[in-house]
Order: sequence, then C-alpha cells, then structure tokens
Amino acid sequence: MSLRLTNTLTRRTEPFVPLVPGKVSIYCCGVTVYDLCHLGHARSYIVWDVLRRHLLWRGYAVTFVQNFTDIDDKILRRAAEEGSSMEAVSERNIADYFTDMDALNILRADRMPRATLCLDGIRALIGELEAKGAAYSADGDVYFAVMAKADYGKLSGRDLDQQQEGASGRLADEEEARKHHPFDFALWKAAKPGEPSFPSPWGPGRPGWHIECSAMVRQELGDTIDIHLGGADLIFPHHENEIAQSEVASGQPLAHFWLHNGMVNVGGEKMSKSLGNFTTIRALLDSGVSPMTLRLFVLQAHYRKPLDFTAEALEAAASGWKGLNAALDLVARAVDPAASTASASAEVEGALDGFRERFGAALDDDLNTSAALAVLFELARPLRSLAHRLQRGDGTAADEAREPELLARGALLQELAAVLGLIAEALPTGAPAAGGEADVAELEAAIAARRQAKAERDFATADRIREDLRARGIELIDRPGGVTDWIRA
RNA sequence: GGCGGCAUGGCCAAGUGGUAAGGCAGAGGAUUGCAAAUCCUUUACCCCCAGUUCGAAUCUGGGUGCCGCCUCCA
Repeated sequence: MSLRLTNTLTRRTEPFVPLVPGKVSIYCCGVTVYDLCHLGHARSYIVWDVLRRHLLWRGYAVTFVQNFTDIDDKILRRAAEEGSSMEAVSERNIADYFTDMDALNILRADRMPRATLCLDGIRALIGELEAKGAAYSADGDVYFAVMAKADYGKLSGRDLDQQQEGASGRLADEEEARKHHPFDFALWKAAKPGEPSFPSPWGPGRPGWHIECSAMVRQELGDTIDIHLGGADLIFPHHENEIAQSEVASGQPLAHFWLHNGMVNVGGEKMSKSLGNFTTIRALLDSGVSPMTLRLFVLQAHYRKPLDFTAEALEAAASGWKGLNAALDLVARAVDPAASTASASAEVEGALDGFRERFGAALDDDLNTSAALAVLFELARPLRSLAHRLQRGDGTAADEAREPELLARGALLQELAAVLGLIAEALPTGAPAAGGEADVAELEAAIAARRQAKAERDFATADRIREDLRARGIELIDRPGGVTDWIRA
C-alpha cells in the first residue's frame, strides 16, 4: 500500500505520486514573526514534521521549504509599541521560533526564506502580473484582479457572487474604494509616512502578504511543487490568492497536493490571538510540560480534525508519554542497535514485521498518527514490563531467553517512534536539580534519619519525615535494597 | 446567505459494509510497613428518525447539536 493524502484541491484522499520519482518538493507556510508561537503553531509544525519524517522513512528525497513573514502590519505595530524596529522584532521572534521548535524536535526546513530577502522575486512577479493585465495600481497600491483568474475560488470551493462581502467585519473602507472588485487583494502596499519601506516601480512600500509565498515557491522550488502545506485557516484567502498569483504568472499548477491541518480549540473555540485564549509553546514548556508530551498530545488526534486543548487532555498525554518513554529510555540505555538485530529468530522477525507493516500502513493512510501510536504502545508494553523488572533486579531466566526478541523489539520501537519524532527523554532521577549543596546535605540527612526510623520500625517518624519533605516539594521514592531516591515534585 | 467539517464508553481518540484499535481516568487483584512506581484483569451496540442490504458506527435521505472559513490567522 502506498501513501494516500487528502487533497484540499480535490476534496478527496488520493494516492500520492511525486512529480519526479523518488523526490518530493514541499512548501509550508511559516509564521509571521511578531510574537511567540502558540499551541496552534505547534500542532501545525508537528504534524507536517511527521509527514516529512514519514516520507524520509519511505526513502524519498525531500526538499522542505518554509518561510518567515518578516514584513507585516503587526510586526510594525509591535515595534512601535516597544520602541524598537521591525528588524529587531523579527530577529527576536525568529530566534524564539527556533528555540521552541527545536525543543519539540521539529526538523528544521532545508531552506527558510524571509520576505525581506526575496524582494527582487516579489517585485518581478508583480511586474509579470501587471504585464499580463492581472494587476493594477491605485494610489501607490497594487492589486491583483481576481476576475483575471477564471477558476478563482477552486481551492476553497467558493463562488465569488455568493460570498458575503465583509462577513468577517475586517475590511477597511479606504482600501475598498481603490479596488475594482471586493475580492481583489494587495500585491504591494504603499508606505504610510514614517513606515519602513522598500523601493519599487510603484513607489516605496512593502509587499502584500500573499505574494511572498508565490515568489518564494518559485524561487526555491520552481513553478510546480508536489505539496503545499498550511493551517486550515489559510485556505481562504491566503492559499486561494497564492494559487491565483502563481498560476496566472506561470500558466502552471502551483501545487499538486494542498494539505491543511485542523485548528486547536479551547473550550470548543479556535485558539487565536484575538480571542485571547492562546497558550504559547514557551509557557507550556516552562510550566514543566515535556516537549514529547506535547507531540503525543498533538499526534493522538487526526491532523485534519479540530483538537481540543484542555488540562485533562494534556495530563492524559503526559501519562501516556511517561509509559512510552519508560520503554524508549530502556532501549536507549540498554540496547546496542548494532548488536540487536542479528540474533532474533525468524519467527520474531516476522512478528515484528507485522508491527512495522501496521505502523507504515497507518501513516500511509492520510497520516493516521492515532493508529500509528497504538502500534507503538503495543510494542512498548513488554519493554516497559522488562524495564521495571530489571530495575527491581528480579529478571528471570525466561526473560533472558527472550532477550533477542526484546532487543529487536526495542530497536523497532525506537525506529518507529523516531518517525513520529518521539525520542527518549531523560527520566527524573535523584540527581540534585536546583538547590544548593547545603540543601542536598540536609536532605540526605533527613533520608538517613528516615532509614534509621524504618529500621527501628518507627513508621510514624518515617512517615512524618516523608510528609515534611513533601511539603517542601520533595518526593521520596523507596527503591529495592533500602535505597531512597528523591525528586522535586 | 455561501462553502466546508465534526458528532464513537467517564475523558481523548482510531475504525468508513461483516459483529467496536490505542491512550487517560476508574474498578478489582498482585506487590508494598506507608507512599510512589510497576504488573495482570476489567468497562461501548457508535446523536436521533427513516431507508438500502443477508448484514451498517460505516452507504442514502431527513433531522438535531457543535465548530471553522467568507480578505489578522497555523
């Protein structure tokens, strides 16, 4: 079975066939860098990261391009608010983007163009559209004429005549007056006094939002690409307009596949800046949510469906990840990948191939990460069990007999988990985290006192010490052999 | 008004014609001085109505409810 993907353009799930055998070109709409990324961004980039990893796993050579929009009204507003510059705001947020996405183990794109560095291509494209009669200028602005594209609306399934103009309540009157058609959109915006601007044949100004993607796709990947990615909220108008611009200019289809991820909801409503119901990735990570928990949370749902963000769901993901991580951690520490594959029996290999098959088939089926995760959990269960028994030091002869199977199973789990970008995280240990030497010494003394009390069967004292430490945020864990570990809860 | 999507156990969520994956939580058991951790077992006729079919959560029609987009948006 081969990869099938749901194409927004056709509204169907269709077999994926690349333009060039063995190679896949992908463009993913990136962020406007005026603020930290929130969970909605995390979902989008985690999901597309899995698409990319899966294609790589299947042996494709993938070229993945993602942009940064570093020219935008909101960036300018932010710069004005904080008394800095557009460049300063952009640079800071790009750095933060990498910090957050790296933490989530999202592979960096092969190339990440920025609007400010693609102005030549943007101006050239606008010039071409003007020459073809698909663009017109008005008071220093340049607009794309949607009537120039006969099939305008094909991606979002819209009939312009039946749209309710201004239904979103966000149209500016002055701008509307300059347009020939209500759905015409800006390719170039004249700079207002005092605003940063770039020179152009139409006067100083800056590019419209949609044109940068068209220019970047062409510059980095050519006229037609395999897959174009983005959030479902970009279908209209952003992607519709990209198609209009690019296809009028080149006469070729812009992308064969258009994939869109569903929104993250909070209380049944879309997470967004305007509603003020967003949670930044940074805030989640700072609050102690592990990056892998976030990945698991996102991947447990199908990418096209809405995903409700609740504290309960996040806790469930954290618990789930803990179990998976226990198995992965065991593998990372105990399995030597080089030695693990040779010894398993043919029967075991056959069984494991079954898991591999199911996992691959799940992802091939329009990225069914939920089903793929189920395979991971099934693979992990006996490994968790072994990890626990080894930890207690009561591994049995039967375990040893099964060792080749478990080693092979562990190696497979590691391989498949990596396709979902899930990698072992260090488990909490008794190692001192924050806190000075004196604190640790005092803690050790308390633990020693408790050990003494336990030896004398004075459990009241032992429990009081446990409670005292718990009140200070220290959790004691008794291990076999009289050893007591502690963690900061 | 137009376009699109969703409705599966306490929660999250797969499954799109042959008698309901997985995760979380809960319950029972094992282990444990206590606690934590761990292991085992266990919990569903799939929003409503009608229809097609030998057979439907899965197809068709009609309802009901919720959500997204209609020039900020991942």
